[in-house]
Amino acid sequence: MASVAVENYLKSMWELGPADVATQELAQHLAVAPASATRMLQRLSERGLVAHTPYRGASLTTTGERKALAVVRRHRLLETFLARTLKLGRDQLHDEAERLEHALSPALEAAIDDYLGNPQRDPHGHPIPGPQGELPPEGDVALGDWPLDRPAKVSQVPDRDVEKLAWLEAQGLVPGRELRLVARDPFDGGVTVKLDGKLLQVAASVADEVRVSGEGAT
Amino acid sequence: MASVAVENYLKSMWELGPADVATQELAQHLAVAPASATRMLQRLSERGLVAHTPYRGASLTTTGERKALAVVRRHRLLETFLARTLKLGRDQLHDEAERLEHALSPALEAAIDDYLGNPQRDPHGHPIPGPQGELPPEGDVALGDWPLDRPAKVSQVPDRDVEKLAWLEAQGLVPGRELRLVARDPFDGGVTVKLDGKLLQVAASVADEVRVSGEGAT
DNA sequence: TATAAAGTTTAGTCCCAGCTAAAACTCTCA
DNA sequence: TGAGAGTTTTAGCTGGGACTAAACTTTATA
Repeated sequence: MASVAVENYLKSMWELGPADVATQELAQHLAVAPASATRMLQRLSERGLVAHTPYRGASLTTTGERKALAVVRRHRLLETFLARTLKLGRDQLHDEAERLEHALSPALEAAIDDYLGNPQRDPHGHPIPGPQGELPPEGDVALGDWPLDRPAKVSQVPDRDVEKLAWLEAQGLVPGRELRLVARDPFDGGVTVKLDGKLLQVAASVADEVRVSGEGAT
Repeated sequence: MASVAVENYLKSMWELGPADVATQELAQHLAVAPASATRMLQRLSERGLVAHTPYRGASLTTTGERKALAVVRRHRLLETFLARTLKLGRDQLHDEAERLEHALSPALEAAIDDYLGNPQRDPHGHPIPGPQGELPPEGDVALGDWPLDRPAKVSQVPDRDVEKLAWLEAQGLVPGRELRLVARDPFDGGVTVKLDGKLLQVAASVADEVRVSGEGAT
């Protein structure tokens, strides 16, 4: 089994990918020193999990991506499981799943998947990779990029940023919620949306992390 | 937070205690070399978690025991939670909980305890320490030591030994089951019990690990 | 009670994964 | 185009936790 550290590096690589990831970016994401990231990239490279070009960045190999997706799958299954059973709030899920994802055996993973009825999305709306890492094509788009006046449904909200998440939750902006975009600020990228007849200002930084899709899709 | 290794050493010490534990015994229990156990005992001793007398063995300090019980609590809550939600068999619980117990945050522990309604026993009948490590006094006794002909109720079965557990389960010897001891082999310590009118031979090695109590108790 | 056997600790290594400081590389822009 | 800024890598250390081999205690036995 891969160590916790290795799993975290692979997961970060996947989250920052698929383009080449800079050492510094990776290091920041993991809160380690750049030199530590370099060293680990060299190890992962030896093990065939990443392709690392010195001074140029690194990306996951197919094998590496498969392993990364296995971690993501466990993470998202756990979030869904904890939400379903314990009714944890969306803002608590991420950190808990982050800890547990490295300790989930294949048998338990399967049992949870089964219990949940093979869910396709976690409570943040993120797609759950299949047992072999299959991911459905994403049919959604950032809230800020949605055309004006066309009905949309929230498909994904961020999972890491507890601040934004709490705000979104308070406004009822959760996956499944229907809305309409009524205005876009051309300068800062913020948007105004209409929810149940009420208007709501959404800052650009938040709008960037909320994804929406048309009625039919997702 | 104590590392996984430290938590495992403390838990083993607790399981093997409360008398002084020999280095070799501890090492075997954890599947490490005796020298490794010595080194760790020295560390734990420095940190005030065990009292180690060179060449004589070691035992938990009060602080060490508190930490050990916290791990045991997480373990048993997890077993109960997994059994309740996922309907895992008694024989799968131990290994899964063993992995997860080190990754359970205080918040999640509390949420699980709450969800389960503050259970007092895990699915093997083992008592679950309270949040501060409180353990109820045990009113039970090994099956082999129960007097003949007096009605008894199974209170605890082993959790580690999958073989024995599977056998016990197959015979219906699970916590809560009522039985009567009808004979005891004076030589090997095996016993014969009566379950629902049927007679059943129980080998000494198994009888040693099953605990029973009178009707009222437990 | 001496000595052998059994158990324990010390000494010396190894690997992992982090760190800082210094060196090497790349890129930009004057 | 070449100098400095920024990024990345190398070098060298640290600590955790494992291992083996050798030295040392304790216990058991003759």
